[in-house]
Amino acid sequence: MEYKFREIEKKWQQHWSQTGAYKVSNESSKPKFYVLDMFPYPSGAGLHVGHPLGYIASDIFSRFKRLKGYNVLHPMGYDAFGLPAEQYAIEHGVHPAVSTDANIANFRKQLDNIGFCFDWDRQVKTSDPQYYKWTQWIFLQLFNSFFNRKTQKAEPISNLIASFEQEGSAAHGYRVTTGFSAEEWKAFDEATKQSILMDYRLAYCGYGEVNWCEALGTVLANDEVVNGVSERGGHPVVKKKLRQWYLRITEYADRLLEGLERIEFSDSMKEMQTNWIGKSSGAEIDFEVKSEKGTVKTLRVYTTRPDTIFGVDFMVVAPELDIVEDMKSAEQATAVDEYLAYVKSRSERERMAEKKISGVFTGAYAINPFNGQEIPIWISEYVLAGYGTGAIMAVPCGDERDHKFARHFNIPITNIIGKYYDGEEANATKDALLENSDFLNGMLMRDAIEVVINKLEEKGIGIRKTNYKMRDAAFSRQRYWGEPFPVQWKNGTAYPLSETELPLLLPEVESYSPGPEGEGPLANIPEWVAKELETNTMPGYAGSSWYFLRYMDPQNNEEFCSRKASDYWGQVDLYIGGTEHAVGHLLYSRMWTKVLFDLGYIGHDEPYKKLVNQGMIQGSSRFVYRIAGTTNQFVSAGQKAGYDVQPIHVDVNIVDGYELDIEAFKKWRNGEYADAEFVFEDGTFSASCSLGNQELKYICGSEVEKMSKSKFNTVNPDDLVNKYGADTFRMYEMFLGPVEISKPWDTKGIEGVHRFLKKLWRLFYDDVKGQLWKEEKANDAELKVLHKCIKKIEDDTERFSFNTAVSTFMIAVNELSDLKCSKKEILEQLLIMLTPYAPHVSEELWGLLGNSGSILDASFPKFEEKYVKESAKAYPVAINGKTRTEITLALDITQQEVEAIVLKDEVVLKWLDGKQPKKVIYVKNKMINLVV
RNA sequence: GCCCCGGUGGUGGAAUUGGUAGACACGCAGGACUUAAAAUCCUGUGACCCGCAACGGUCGUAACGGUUCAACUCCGUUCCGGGGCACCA
Repeated sequence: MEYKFREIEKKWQQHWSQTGAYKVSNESSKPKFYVLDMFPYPSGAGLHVGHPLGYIASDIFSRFKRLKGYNVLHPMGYDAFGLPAEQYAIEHGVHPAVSTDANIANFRKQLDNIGFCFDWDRQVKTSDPQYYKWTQWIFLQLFNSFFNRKTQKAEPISNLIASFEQEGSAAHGYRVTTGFSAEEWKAFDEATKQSILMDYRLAYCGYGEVNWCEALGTVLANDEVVNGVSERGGHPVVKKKLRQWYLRITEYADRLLEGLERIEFSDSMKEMQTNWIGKSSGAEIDFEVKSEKGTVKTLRVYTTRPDTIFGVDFMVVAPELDIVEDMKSAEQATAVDEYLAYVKSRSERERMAEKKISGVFTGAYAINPFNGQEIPIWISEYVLAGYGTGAIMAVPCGDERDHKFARHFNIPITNIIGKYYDGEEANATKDALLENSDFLNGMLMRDAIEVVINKLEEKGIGIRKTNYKMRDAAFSRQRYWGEPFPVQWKNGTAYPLSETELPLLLPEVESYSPGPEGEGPLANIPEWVAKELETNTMPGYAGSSWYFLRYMDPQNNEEFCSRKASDYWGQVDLYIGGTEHAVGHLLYSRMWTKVLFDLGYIGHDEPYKKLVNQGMIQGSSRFVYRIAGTTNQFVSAGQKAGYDVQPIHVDVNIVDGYELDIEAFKKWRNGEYADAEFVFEDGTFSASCSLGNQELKYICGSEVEKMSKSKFNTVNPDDLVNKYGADTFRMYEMFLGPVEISKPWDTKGIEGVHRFLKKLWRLFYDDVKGQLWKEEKANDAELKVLHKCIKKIEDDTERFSFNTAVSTFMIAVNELSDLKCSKKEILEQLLIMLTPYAPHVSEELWGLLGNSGSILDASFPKFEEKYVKESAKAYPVAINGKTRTEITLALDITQQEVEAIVLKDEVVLKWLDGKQPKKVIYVKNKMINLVV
C-alpha cells in the first residue's frame, strides 16, 4: 500500500467540506482563539507561492490551537475594491465586479487546493453591498463624531454643538482662529456652523494635492508615476489641488502611541509606527519678516531645538507656501518662479530622496527676535509644507542638511557649540556649552531648551509645541471601484445620508474613464450629479479597516457586528501579515477600532493582540542575453562579456537551475523565439543544443527580485500541489526558513519534504509487506523519541518556528525508522502532532489505525518529562574558549568535582602543558571552560 | 535622503537566554539493490595544512574594530541586499 497523496487529499477535502469540519460557532464552552490573515486583494494574476506562506503558518497555528482545546476562528475573505480591477475595466470594458468575481473564484480554487481550515461561511467581500453598507455606516459614525481633547476620545458631534450652544468656543476652541460666544454661535448662519463643525469631524472634507496628469485627464496613484511622468504613456505629471476627504487620525496620535505598549508587535514594527507618528516637542517661533512688499509680517517656524536660536544662519520655507509669493523680491522673482515650476513637477518622494542640494533666496529677511540680526529666507524642496509650519530655522553647525545647504550656497556658518563643531561636519549634540549665544552663553544646550521656550512665551513671540509628523489620512479617491460616500452636498455644504438610506449603491457607469477636472467617473453620471451626491469614492483601506469585526458576525443585517459577537471574540489573538502594511492598514484599523470603542460599539480599543510578520518570498529571476542589434541571437552567461547584450527575463519554469531548456524556449511566448540562435557556454554558435553527440548548454543569468508575473519568476502553487501534494507543499513552504524572513523561492528541496512523508508512510505500510503498524507496548527508547518530539513541536509551534518543527518531525521519523518502530502507541501521537502541518495524510493514517472520529478533534499529546530525563551530559571542555575535548559528567555534579575530574583528563593535561588554570568555568548543562 | 529588517558551507537554513558553529534538508560524489529505470537504502561532504591512515592542527558566521573566560548572538564603523516613505494592496 503506497502513499497516494492525490487520492487521499481529495477525499479528505471533500469529507471535511461535507461534514462542516471547519464551521465555527459563536457559542462554545471552550476558550476562544482568533487567528487572522491579512486581507488579500484578489489580483488577476492569481496566487503565487509567496502568497500562501502566511496562510499556511496561520492555518498550522489554528489547527494546533484546536488540538489544544480552543474554539478557533480562522476566517478568510477579499479586499475586493481596488485600482487594478478598475484599470482592467478601462482597458477591456469588463465591469470590475465581474473581473473581481472571476479572480475570487480562481483564488478560492487555489486556496482550496492547499487544504486550509477556513470557515468559508464567514467569507466577506468588501465590494458586496451587504458589506460596504457597514463601511458606509462607520463612515457616518466618523463624520458625526469629533475628538474631544478634554476626554481624549471620540464623541458624537451633538456634544460639540451642545457645548457651542452653551459656552461658545470656550471648551473646544482649538480649531477656530477667532473664538465665539454661545450667542454668536447661535447667530451664525447654517453654512458657517457647518463649516466650523467640519473642522472637528473625524471624517472631514478639505483640500489636498494629487498627482494630476493632464494628458490622461486623470489623477494618478503614486504607483502610476515613475520619475515624474505617468507610467502609461510617459506624460508629465504635476500636483493639483482637489477637494478631498480626510480622517482625523492625528487626534489619535497619542493614543496610537500609548496602545503600542499594550500589544505584541515586534519592536521594529512598533518603532516604525512610532517614527511614522513622529511625536516631537519643541517650540513654534514667530520671526518678524523684512521684505520689499512688506505684506507678510511674520514667519512662523517649528523647531525642536530652540536652544540653537543664535546659531540660525538662514531660514528655509517650503516652496509651495503662499507666503513665498509675498516674500520674493523683484530681483529674485525670476529665480523664485523658475524654482517653483521645478518643484511643482517633483513628487514628495523625489524631494525627500534628492541628494542634490537646490534652493533659491527669496530676497526677504527674518529678524532674530533676541538680537535683531537679519536672517536670509530661502526656499528649498527639502522642507515640506505638510510638516510643522512648513518653515524651518536652519542651524548649520547643528544639523547635517542645513550644513550641506550652507556650504553649497556659501552662507556663513555661526558656531555656537565651540569645539563640538569641527568646521567640517554638523554636530547635533545637546551636550555642548553654548557660545556666541547672548544670554545663553555658557549654558548646557539641553538646559537651554526650556529657558528659551519660557522666554519666547514670556515675550509672546513663541509657544511650546508638540508636533507630529503624521498627517491626517487622505480618505477619498477620484475613482469608480470603491465605496460611494453616503454624503449629499447642498449649497456647498456636505450632509450625511441617514442610516436608512444605506447602502448607497455604486451606480452602473457606461465608461470607467475619469470625470471632468480630475473628478472620478461618478461625476459622469447625470442623475448622480443632479442629486449632488459625492463623486469621490473611498480608498482601498476603508473596507480593510474593520473586516476583522465583520468576520465575527458576517450575516448580521441589523448591525456591522453585534456587541455580543465582538465581546465573545474580542481581539484578534494572532494576526499574520507582511511588514508592508506597517504604517498604512495597521494604523488605520487601529484608529477605527479606537473610534468604535469610544462610541461604545465594541469593547476593546486595540484590534490585534499579537502580530507576526511574514517575510516576503522573492522570485529568483532568470535572464537570457540578447546580442544588441539582433532580434534572435542569445549568448550564454559565461560568454556574455564579449558582447554588447540586453538581458531579457525568461520564464523560470523553462529553466532547470540555470540551464535553459532550449526546446521549451523556442516554443515560449507562442514561438516568438522559434528561430533563436545561441552562443553556448563553451562558445559554440548553433541553433540547436545538440551538435553531433555533444550536448550544448545555455546558462542563464539570475537575480533576486519581487515575485511578479511581469518578471516571469512566479511559481504557481497549483503545479506543486499537483506534483507533490498539498501536505508536502505546506510543509515545504514552512521548511524554507523562518516565516518572518524574506527569502527567494527555490523549488529544489521540495523532494526532501516529500521523501519525509513517504518515509513516514513506510512506518505504517510497506509496498510489499503491507501493514507494518502493530499494537505493541512501546519501549523506553521509543517513548524518548516521541516525547523529545512532543516537547520540541509544542515549543516550536508556540513560537512560530515552523521550519525547525518540520525538521523535528524529520528527526523523529528518522529515529523511529532506525528503531524499526511501527507501534501504534507511538505513531498515533506523532500523527496528532503532524495534523496542523500535514492534515490530509494525518487524517488518512489516523483512520487506517482504526480510529473512528476525525483527527482534527484529537487532543495534542501531553509531554512527560520522565521519558526524556538524562542523568549525564557530554560536556564540551574548552581551554581559553577553544573546545578541545568532551567529558561526560553527571548532571548533579558540583564545581569542585568538575574541576577534579577535568584536571585529570589526558587531553586537558596536554593542553595545560604543566600550567595551573587560573579559573575553571562550569556552566551546568552547557559547557566547561578553563582559563589559562 | 529618512525609517525598519537581513547577510552563516555549493544551496535553503539550525544554533530558543552570550556557552560544542553548520541540526534538518537540497545538491554533489561514491556504493548497495535492479536486466534496466524509478523508488529505496548505506557512506562521505565548510575551507586549508600535515599525513599512508587513524588522528591532529589552523582558519571560518558580509568587512573591520571593540566588550567578555567565552561573540553568529552584545557595542561601534563600513559595505551589500530587501521592505516602507502617506493614491498599489
